[in-house]
Amino acid sequence: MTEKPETTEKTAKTERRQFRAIKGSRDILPPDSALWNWFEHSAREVFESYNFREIRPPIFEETSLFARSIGTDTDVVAKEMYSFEDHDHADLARLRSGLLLWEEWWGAEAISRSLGDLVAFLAASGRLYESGKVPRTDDNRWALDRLSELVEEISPQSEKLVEWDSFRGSTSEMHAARQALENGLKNIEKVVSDIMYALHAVSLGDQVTLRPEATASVCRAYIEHGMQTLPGNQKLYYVGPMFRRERPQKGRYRQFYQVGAEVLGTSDAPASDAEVLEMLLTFFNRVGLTNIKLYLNSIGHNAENCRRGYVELLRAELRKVKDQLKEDSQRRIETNPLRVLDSKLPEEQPVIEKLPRISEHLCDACREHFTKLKDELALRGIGYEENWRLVRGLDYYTRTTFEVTAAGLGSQNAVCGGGRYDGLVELLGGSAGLKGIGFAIGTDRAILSIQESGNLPKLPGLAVFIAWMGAKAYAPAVAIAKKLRERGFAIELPPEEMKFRKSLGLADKLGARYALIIGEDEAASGTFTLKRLSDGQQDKLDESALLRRLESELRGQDAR
RNA sequence: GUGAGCGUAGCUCAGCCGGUAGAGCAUCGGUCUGUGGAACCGAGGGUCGUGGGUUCAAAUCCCAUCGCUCACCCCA
Repeated sequence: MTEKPETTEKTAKTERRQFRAIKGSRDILPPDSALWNWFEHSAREVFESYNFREIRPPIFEETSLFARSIGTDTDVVAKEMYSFEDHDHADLARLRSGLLLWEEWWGAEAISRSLGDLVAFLAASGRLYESGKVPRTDDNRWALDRLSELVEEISPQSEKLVEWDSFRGSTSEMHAARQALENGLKNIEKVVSDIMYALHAVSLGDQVTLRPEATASVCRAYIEHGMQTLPGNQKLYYVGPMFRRERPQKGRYRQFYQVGAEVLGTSDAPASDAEVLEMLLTFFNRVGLTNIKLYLNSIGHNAENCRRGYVELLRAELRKVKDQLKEDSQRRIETNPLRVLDSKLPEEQPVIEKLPRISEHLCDACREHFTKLKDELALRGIGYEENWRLVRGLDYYTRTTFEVTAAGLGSQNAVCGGGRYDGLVELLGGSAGLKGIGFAIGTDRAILSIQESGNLPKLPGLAVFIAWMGAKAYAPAVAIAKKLRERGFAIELPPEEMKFRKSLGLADKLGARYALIIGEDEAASGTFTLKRLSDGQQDKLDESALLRRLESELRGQDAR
């Protein structure tokens, strides 16, 4: 018996560690993945029937695109988005990370070593800045200049410190030196903290972000490719994952999926809004999303005679009833009064109900737009509930706002949000006068709701399991499998011979519709025995009869 | 960022007055070499989330930590 050295055991332990999906991300496994594909495929079909066409923007963009469209302070941007610096200066980045740990490596020797690193970092990044390989932004210019200043400042101090460190003198000399050191240290502490600040400000590459939503990307692409010169409004849809670094919850993930659509162009006809809503509800209906509710509102536009005036009025009214509100709402009176209307707290409801409503403060044009939209919805037989408390926080949102909620979702029960954003394209650098409306459906939540309701589609699974036995049956089995697959049937062909009983058992467990039996008999006569697994009915068929039978029984069985 | 609940086999869970880790389902094999879903028999699968403490002895008691879930915050 030999004893394993401890290090080996440790290594083995680390290597055996379980990897798991990152918090807030998950695997969509079969059979659920089929449901997802069906859901997204249905969206494509419905949207394309309204002449929407797919756009596939990249999954990451310049951080500032989102920062601008989301409009929140940079702190929230940094906390809730997945951002990183995109560069190929790994060596410099390592140097910088080391330097940012500086404070923990306090001491004369450490300072002098770090100073060496800092000088090296400064020289290298300065060169890259000059050649443009590090972004030539004002921020970078400032940070690099500041760093050189600080190096100038700290160098002599550092030399003194190192001298003192190796000093071997008398006690009185020692005392004086220590005094000098302490004075020097105070100064150095400040300089080091300034260095940290400047180091943080250096960006070695572009800041990029995993998209938290797709509307900004769609608008960016629209502008970048001059799509306003294409005939008519552009009607675009997208399907794919989004990323937000939030605390996971029921129906809320860090990597989540959306299906969305946008209409961009010069026209803001109410009929466009109505068409978008009709399309959305048609889709929900198609996928069997029951118990849904469409909430509708108009938030006017950002002008003194419209929303801005209303917000001021609302704030004034809220201040009057401030003491009847809880802390969160009190804070929002100043930061974002419209958000107070969102409050779910039961004790605040009576107060909120008495607040002025935006519908009474819309300008004439916005009021008319909303009226016409409601006429259009009536024309299309679309039911909705007007909800004056449904709002959006950002300036570029205009007029139509809507949300769809579904059953079975817990506190995050919105499956779709959308509305008009006539100010966004211009905000992102496009020409003025370009309007937009769109929505985004939360796929995770929509599917969760469908699953909870039990209203699941019958999706085609395995069509035929080929139960072959005996060496002579193998060749015909391979051949017929290929033919059936070419015709689009899902076929399972066991790679090894199985006992016949097992074979049928496996066919059953795999959920096959049919077992195709090929044994010595069939191989000899060139026939196949097709057994329907639901009732055990079976027939001996030749190839063409087999194909005909499967075509007629399995074809055209749509999900819903 | 805040709060609560929960971590034992692939899944659902039992065991928790400390004393050799269990069941059902699932998987694999057998009964059963041309007819599936059943039954019976058997097998594999766990450092009881992780680390530390108390103890002769810890899945069980104590502490810490990590993870999951839900809600708050936020919601583009």
